[in-house]
Amino acid sequence: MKLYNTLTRKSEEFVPLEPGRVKMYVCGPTVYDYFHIGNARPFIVFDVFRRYLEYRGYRVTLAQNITDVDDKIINKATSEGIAAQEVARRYTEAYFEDLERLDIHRADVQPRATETIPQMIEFIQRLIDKGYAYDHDGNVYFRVRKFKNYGQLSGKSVDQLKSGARVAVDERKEDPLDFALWKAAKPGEPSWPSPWGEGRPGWHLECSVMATSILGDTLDIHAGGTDLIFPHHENEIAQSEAATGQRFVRYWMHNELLHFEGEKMSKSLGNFEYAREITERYGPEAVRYFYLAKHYRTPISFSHRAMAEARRAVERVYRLLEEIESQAQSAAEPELNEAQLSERGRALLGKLSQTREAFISHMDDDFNTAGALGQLFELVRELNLCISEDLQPAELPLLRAGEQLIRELGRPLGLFQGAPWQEVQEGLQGELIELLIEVRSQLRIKREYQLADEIRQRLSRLGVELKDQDRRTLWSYGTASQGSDERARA
RNA sequence: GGCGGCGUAGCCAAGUGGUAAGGCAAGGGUCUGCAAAACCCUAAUACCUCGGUUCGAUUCCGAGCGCCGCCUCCA
Repeated sequence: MKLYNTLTRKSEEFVPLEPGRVKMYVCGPTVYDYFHIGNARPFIVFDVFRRYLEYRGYRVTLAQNITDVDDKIINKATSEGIAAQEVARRYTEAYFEDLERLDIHRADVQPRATETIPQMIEFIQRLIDKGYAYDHDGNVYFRVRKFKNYGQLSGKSVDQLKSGARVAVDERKEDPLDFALWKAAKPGEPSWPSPWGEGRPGWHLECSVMATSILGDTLDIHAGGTDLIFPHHENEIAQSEAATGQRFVRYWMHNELLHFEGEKMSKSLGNFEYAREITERYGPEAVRYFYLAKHYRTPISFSHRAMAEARRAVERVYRLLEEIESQAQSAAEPELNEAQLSERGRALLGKLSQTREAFISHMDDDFNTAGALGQLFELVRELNLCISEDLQPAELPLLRAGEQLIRELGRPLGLFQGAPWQEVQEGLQGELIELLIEVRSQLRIKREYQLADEIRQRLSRLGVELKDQDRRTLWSYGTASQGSDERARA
């Protein structure tokens, strides 16, 4: 398996420190607002990477931070006139809700900054003891120039940075490049006691401490958006390696950003859409497909049109699954007998075994999800072809095998795991809809089409779409207009 | 200015030293009481420009143009 390593700017063979085990860290949210659809990208793609590693037999331990003390949280609290802790609590909860809606698996360990303060203080003390940090009036800074490899990840040199001169001059720092490990408390801010006085941790520090205290001094994979490379990840390397004397991360992975109207989507630019709203509108699988149909290291442009296209693409697969289950229901399933297969059947058999292989080889190549999805869709076309041309009973097991393969390969992607059609819904509303459908079916049998059509139209106006298939009628909530993607959500 | 990335058909997007997956859209057909949907087929003479290496480059090298990111909080 190959991974592109930001540190070396090359694709490298992936060899975890400990055979069969992967220690992985993905930068988590600062909980001051709902995350936007661009923020969702690393969460989704690295969720897929994690699942794929598991699919390939690795035991993965994933850690992710929750930054629940920070300037932005404090600002939000001030502007809303509530406690910073309340802001953090509210958006931490929202974060987990949004993950769940997007079907992103939770990390194995999810530390909060505020619960890791003692380890942070200990970490800072170690840096001071080693001469890598200094205290000035209750602020503790990291001595960037003392760390000789500074700039390795981002390809910058300290002299370059100095001449860039965009670093604010701060009299308390020995050098403008130094960054804060511990910030002295200002009145009214959340703070904790420390050897340097009341204060709170700096942002870069949190990740290092949480990562190393959970996963050990050396991580296999550390992931996040490209905009974190500098200074955040650069600083993490410096302080971690200075403190532990060990290599901090073996493989750095960075996703490119989401663009909107020609620029990166970002909170500060104000050109964003909340992930929860997009998920609600297009369905979680459309969002996943949207991201996975591109390589994670290229920028993507967001548009509602692209989201709608993604939803259609996902639906194409579900329609096939639906059709296969319907075929399988209607006939007893014979065992696979290769001798009885038509030419088409034999071709399909070959396609099945080839698809898994090609899928894996794409995914093994720096997680080429776009190529892998292409393979899946080729299989979809072959299966459709097989169904649309006179289906032979001997080929039914092949369709079943195709369905299973789509579900198997979809699993690491977090796609195509849902029920193919709307299950009988619990609750009065679902049952009433089922009842109307049943009445309408009776009418159709009696050829009372006028009334049957009336029911369909009236339901449509209420946001319930019906589709007549061979023997049954499928329904969903408003996929026709702009409603949610029921099938993808099932 | 420094560092990094990108430029493939109408749109989106893989990939390859020997004329190039897939998705969406479009056109044609099949199916259906009707609707909607679905399925199949189809092409388009798709690889930013200019040089170079090569028997041969979209794929390698160089230059240029354009777009984007980082250099400040940011996924």
